Amino acid sequence: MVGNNNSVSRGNSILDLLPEIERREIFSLGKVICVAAEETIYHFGDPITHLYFPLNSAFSATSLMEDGSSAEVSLTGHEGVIGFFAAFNEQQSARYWISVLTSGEAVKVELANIRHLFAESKKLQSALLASSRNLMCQISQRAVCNGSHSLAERFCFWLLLVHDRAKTDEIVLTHEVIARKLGARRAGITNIAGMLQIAKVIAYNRGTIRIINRWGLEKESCECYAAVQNALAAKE
Amino acid sequence: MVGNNNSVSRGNSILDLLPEIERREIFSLGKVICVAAEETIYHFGDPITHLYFPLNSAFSATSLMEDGSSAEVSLTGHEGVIGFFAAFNEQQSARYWISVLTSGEAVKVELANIRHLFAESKKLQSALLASSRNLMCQISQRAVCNGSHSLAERFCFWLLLVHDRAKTDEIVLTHEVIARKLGARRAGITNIAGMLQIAKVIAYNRGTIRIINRWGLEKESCECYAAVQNALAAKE
DNA sequence: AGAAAATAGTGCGCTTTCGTACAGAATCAT
DNA sequence: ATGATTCTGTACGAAAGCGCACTATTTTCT
Repeated sequence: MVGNNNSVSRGNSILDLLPEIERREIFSLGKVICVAAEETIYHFGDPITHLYFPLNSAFSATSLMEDGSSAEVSLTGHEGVIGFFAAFNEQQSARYWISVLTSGEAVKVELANIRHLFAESKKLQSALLASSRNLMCQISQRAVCNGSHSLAERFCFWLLLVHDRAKTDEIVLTHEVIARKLGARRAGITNIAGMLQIAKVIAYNRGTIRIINRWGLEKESCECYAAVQNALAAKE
Repeated sequence: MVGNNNSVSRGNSILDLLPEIERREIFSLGKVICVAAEETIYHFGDPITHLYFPLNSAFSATSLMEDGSSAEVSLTGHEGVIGFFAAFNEQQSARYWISVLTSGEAVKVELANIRHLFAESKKLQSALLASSRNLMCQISQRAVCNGSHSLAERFCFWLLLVHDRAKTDEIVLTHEVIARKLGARRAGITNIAGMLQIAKVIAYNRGTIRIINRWGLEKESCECYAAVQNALAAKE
């Protein structure tokens, strides 16, 4: 493999689509950081100053509602980037609360430093566009899912999304956190997780979920996961 | 007003942001058509060959599910365009069923004819980008809404979206159609519509809804409508 | 004019999910 | 160690919304 040293090509799909020289430039202008679960990246309304290209971390965009409830809008991992719209448009602000769902690494780059690249690089533009199309597809499907499918199906759909992005079978997540992302009760999640554990699809223990039977999870999920995957595949 | 003849500037926000000359070019390359309610623009998977810039019509992107149920993903009117992603990327296909929700006029342009404009015109690019950001915001909020809010709130939110795009107080819509868009039962819609009619917020009669008290509708809606409106306003 | 279709009103039992609450177990802090 | 906190299990009544079915109008078709 060419140029596969450990400062490049660690797994973000957008960066991986770039020519070696551009990818190197982004890595040198930014830096690889570790992000910790629950860490806030942007509060609602914050100006977007940095982009984050997740490697094995997953970022959550969550709506915090007036009554204190919350619901996740989207999940971004190695297939996407945080801050897409700000890349092309000055002075964008965050529309939702952006936080880290599962810890890991990401490439953090100050927008001002790489804005010239967005204007110049066709490859980067089209990679960003593809990823935003993809994100829109995820959000669309979640809109459908939230409106039409059972909590158990939604749970499985969501867990599959997380699993893909965390790149590990051991995912650090409490029922409480999951509930807040799915806009459901903690007790409701406990019930469903319990059933899935009995079915030997997952196992969990005080804040850690282990995916035992990925195929089973896909079977218990609604068609939404497949729809999102199809869109991802079609993109390439 | 300059150039305000009746072949241009009839109300699509994207077109209206363009320099006169470019807007004229789009109008001359395409044509203003009338679209009728229920008309299919694209089936799932169809290649996107034309763009539609709605004027006073509204287009619906709807997910048709395996079990025969359906749910609307997004609503596009004068503030947006149908076919955004295909503008920048060859050979895109429709991810959802695109149909006309409320009849009216739209500017229809063959993609191949105007692709050069997308590459050249910075104004057009940024207008399209802004509208896609806006659309993503609508879809995001609908994801939240579908997951967290009551059918009555969702109904009001949705009707406000339709009202803005149809640009008239008399909207041709049966309970059945609304139910399919909201992913609910027809009878459920009848109940809610009945209550809103008693409250003199709307009136309806065999397939036509009249908005009587717009303010009342906003009050009965959840915070989702305001969130979408804020995003629209922030865009400018 | 008469039949057929479309639209809306209503009722009932059922399922899912919620809100809330309490308790046991594991982990953490000091 | 031990007290506090976090995480999970469980229960129960209430509410929203569903599936289904039947009816009454109004409109359309022939």
